[in-house]
Amino acid sequence: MLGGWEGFMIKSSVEALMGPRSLGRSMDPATTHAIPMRRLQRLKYHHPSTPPITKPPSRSSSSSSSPPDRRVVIDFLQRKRKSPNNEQQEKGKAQSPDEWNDEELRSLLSSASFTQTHLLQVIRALNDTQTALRFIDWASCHHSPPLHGPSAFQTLFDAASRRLPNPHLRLQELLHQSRLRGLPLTADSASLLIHSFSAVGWVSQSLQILHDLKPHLRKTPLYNHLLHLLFKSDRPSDALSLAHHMLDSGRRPNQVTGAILFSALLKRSNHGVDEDSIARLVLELGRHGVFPDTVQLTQWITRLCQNCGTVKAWDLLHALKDLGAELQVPSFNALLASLGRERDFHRMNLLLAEMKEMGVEPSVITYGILINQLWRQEEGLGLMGRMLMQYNCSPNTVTYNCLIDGFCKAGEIDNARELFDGMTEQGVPPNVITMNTIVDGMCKNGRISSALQFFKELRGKGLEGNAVTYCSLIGASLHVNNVTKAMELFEEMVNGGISPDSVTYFTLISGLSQAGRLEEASSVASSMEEAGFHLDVASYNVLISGFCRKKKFEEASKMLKRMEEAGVKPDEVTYNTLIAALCKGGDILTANEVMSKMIEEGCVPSVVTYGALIHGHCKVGNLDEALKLFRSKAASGIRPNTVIYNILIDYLCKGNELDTALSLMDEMRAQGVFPTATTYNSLFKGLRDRNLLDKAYELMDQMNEQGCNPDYITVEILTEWLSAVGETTRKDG
DNA sequence: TTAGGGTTAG
Repeated sequence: MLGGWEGFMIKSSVEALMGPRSLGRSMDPATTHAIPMRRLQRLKYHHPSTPPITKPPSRSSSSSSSPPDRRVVIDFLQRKRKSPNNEQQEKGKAQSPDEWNDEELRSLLSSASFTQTHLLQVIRALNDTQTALRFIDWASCHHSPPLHGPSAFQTLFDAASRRLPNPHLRLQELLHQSRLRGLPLTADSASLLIHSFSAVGWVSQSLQILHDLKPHLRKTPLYNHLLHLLFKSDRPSDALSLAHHMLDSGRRPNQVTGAILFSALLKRSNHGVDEDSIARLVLELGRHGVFPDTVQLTQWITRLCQNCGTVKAWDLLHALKDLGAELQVPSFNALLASLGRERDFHRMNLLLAEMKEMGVEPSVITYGILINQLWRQEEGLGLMGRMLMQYNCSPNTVTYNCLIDGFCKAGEIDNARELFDGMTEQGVPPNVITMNTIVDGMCKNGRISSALQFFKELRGKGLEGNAVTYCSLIGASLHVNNVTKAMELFEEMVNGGISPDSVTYFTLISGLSQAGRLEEASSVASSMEEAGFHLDVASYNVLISGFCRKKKFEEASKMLKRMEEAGVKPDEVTYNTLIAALCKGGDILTANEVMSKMIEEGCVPSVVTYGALIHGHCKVGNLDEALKLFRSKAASGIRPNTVIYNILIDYLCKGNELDTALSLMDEMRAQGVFPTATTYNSLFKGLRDRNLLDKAYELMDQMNEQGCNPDYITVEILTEWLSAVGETTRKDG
């Protein structure tokens, strides 16, 4: 059993002892000490294992149904209470129960018509706890058959629970009296006490009642009440332990148990409750035929997938299926979506087959998930066709959006556009997401004017753009350095009443910085702050890097200060940017100081940091130092990447160390790092300077074999060089 | 179940 009921109970009892201070105070000191312990032990209480002779009276039992004897006894006892003897007690002197050892009363009680029921009615009617307690003790000794103590106390508990204010304090005191007499609680008493204690938040005391109760009296509703209380008191782990204890001790859960556990466990994101324990509980409840409903199960599967991957969710769903739970499409959809995200097509197919076997019909959402996960769009189209034909299940806007997005991501803009026209023909209305998907697809494929045209077209048909639409268009314009267009779009957006969000701001700041338009970038940053957004570390980094590229180090440093003042801590990227800027200026000393600061601040220098430093050494002509750093970092396990190899190869070529450069390229390949056009360009330049044509041909072949495309620089170097030596074409083309 | 941005070294 997980969590440990024992430990839990020990903790609870400790809390009960240490609990609210008011507990320590007795309700009425005279009552508590009225009967010495020795006397209590002599009292002949009816043995609890025998069932009560009669059921305790309900509150509704009217006096008209009572025999006259009852009235006589009450009158007698009340008379006694007003007698001079009682005055002694009021002065603090304990009154002995023997004072009731009175012939008159004894004969009243031994009348044949005076039953246990009447005794309990008397207790209730006494309307004074102190007198009632003394009467109970007295009657337990003198009445025959003996008074059933637990029932008598139940009557007292019942009466006390109705007396305001603070019934819980009275009950606590009565419980103390009951415990002093060694009486076990009846199931009804326990229920009443738990309800009263839990109403005032006495969690441990409530749990203690359950603990004290004989196991066969710990009924499911009591557990349910306590489970609810524990969740309400933000103790989900204890609730889980209690639930496990309930099940381990053979108590059957009911639908209420399920409702409490399922909804509470789903509400909490994960407060110290581990998923395995919950999953075991869900299965255990399932064994008793208590299952979560479809909504709960679906939420639960989604959460399991997010937190633990699909395997546990898969197992849970199948275990519930084996237990006979009625599973519905949404639960399957949740699992299918996660399997799709993990690209586990095998299990997706298995699950679909199972759905078919179980007669669970796929929904539009199922198809949306399937289409969204398909790489090849023909399959998506085929599936959509089958949806229409086989299942009479029409694709909706989302289905089309997923397909259109697939075409766009595959660069098939024309197909995307065709599908868009197709959906309109089919009467499926495109929404703003459809529009944005196509607009962005066009932008990403370099077709900005088509995107603008398409946007205009749809606006004419009443489909309005939003921040996402403008963000795609602005980002694409900046990407091709069309700052004017980007700013124009931004203005149009704001004038059109569309508020830019943080993504739009970042796109602008980043694009403007990269375009070297730092003044505009800074002013957008200010607008962003005025609009109530905070610049994040990435925004500051692009600004700092922009200033550094422009060699505006003072501005960069001002931005760094602004960043720190805003409480945004420089990160690894910030430090790398600064180190690179210093290295570019040849100031390796300061660059190393910044790196020390970086380490002090808890950032770990990476391959990017060392790349910048290696570049710095090269820049100041210290190739040896550069190679030394390169070797030491490679030895310490930092894998050099393309950029680092390219820097070194470039400077080796420039420094007339062509052989070292060529062997470094071999090493690069051996390390599984592929040379790029930049690598080849450096080498071609080096070879050209020494007119090593054959080696150049060799490299051209390698480049070709490797599938590395020459860029415009490659073309420029080679055409100039080869035409100069009179060979513009090669024999094998 | 669907749409936009994530910075640093060549």
